[in-house]
Amino acid sequence: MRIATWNVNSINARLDGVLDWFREASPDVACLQEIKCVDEKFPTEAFESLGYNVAVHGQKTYNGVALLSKYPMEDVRKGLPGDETDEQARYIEALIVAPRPVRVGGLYLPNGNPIGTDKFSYKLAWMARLKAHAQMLLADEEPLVLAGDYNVIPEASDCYDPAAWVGDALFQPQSRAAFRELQWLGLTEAHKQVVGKTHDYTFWDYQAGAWPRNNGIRIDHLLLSPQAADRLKACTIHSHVRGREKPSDHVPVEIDLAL
DNA sequence: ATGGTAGACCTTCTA
Repeated sequence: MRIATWNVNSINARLDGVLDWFREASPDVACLQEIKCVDEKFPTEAFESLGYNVAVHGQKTYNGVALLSKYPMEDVRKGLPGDETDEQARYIEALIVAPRPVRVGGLYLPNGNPIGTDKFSYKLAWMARLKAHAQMLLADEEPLVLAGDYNVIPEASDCYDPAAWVGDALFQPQSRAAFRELQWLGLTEAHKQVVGKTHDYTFWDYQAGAWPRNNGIRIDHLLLSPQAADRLKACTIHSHVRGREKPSDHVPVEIDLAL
């Protein structure tokens, strides 16, 4: 079973290119982030015609996440637990009812810039809530995949120029420590299992020729419970998509789990 | 060299 994550940076501005990739790659499950629209404006029919079931947790102008699945989805949860006052649409989860069911959480973790502001505090608080939720889900001891735009550069080798990111929320020691805390719970970062791969990126800024210079960072991740990690066969970054017409600044990342 | 690009949307915010 192949599960993908992709920050599309507006689903409606990007629809043709996104559908092209879905026709080519045909993932079984996909988590989309930054759809930047309310539920009613999501192009549900376009994905249904490709054979997907659709669950959307949208928001006007900013954020917004969606889950697409060729298998039925049950137990759909919208919004990250732990703060009833949080109105930002950044989390959606469902049980994918495949022959061997997998629970998939799609997330768009707050950017957190600039540091020293309430935006950075919100990022860290959101990560603490994600940790608590992951801990609760892991207690089930079932296959679980938490996939999305984590807005965290885990290691210096996950960016082209570490020095350029030292003051950025994505590379702060606190952000990276909170990302490691998720892994200490027992979650395995899929890309790290791909032997010998460093300096692989999932995001290239639109500015300053970042893509032609390969000035990228790796911030889109898939974290797996032991029951999912045991079945991990591959983790693939679809970098070539960044070079297409009207691209997102992120590219799809896809894992393959043994059936 | 403190720029540059992109999307949503009303003028600036977020990334």
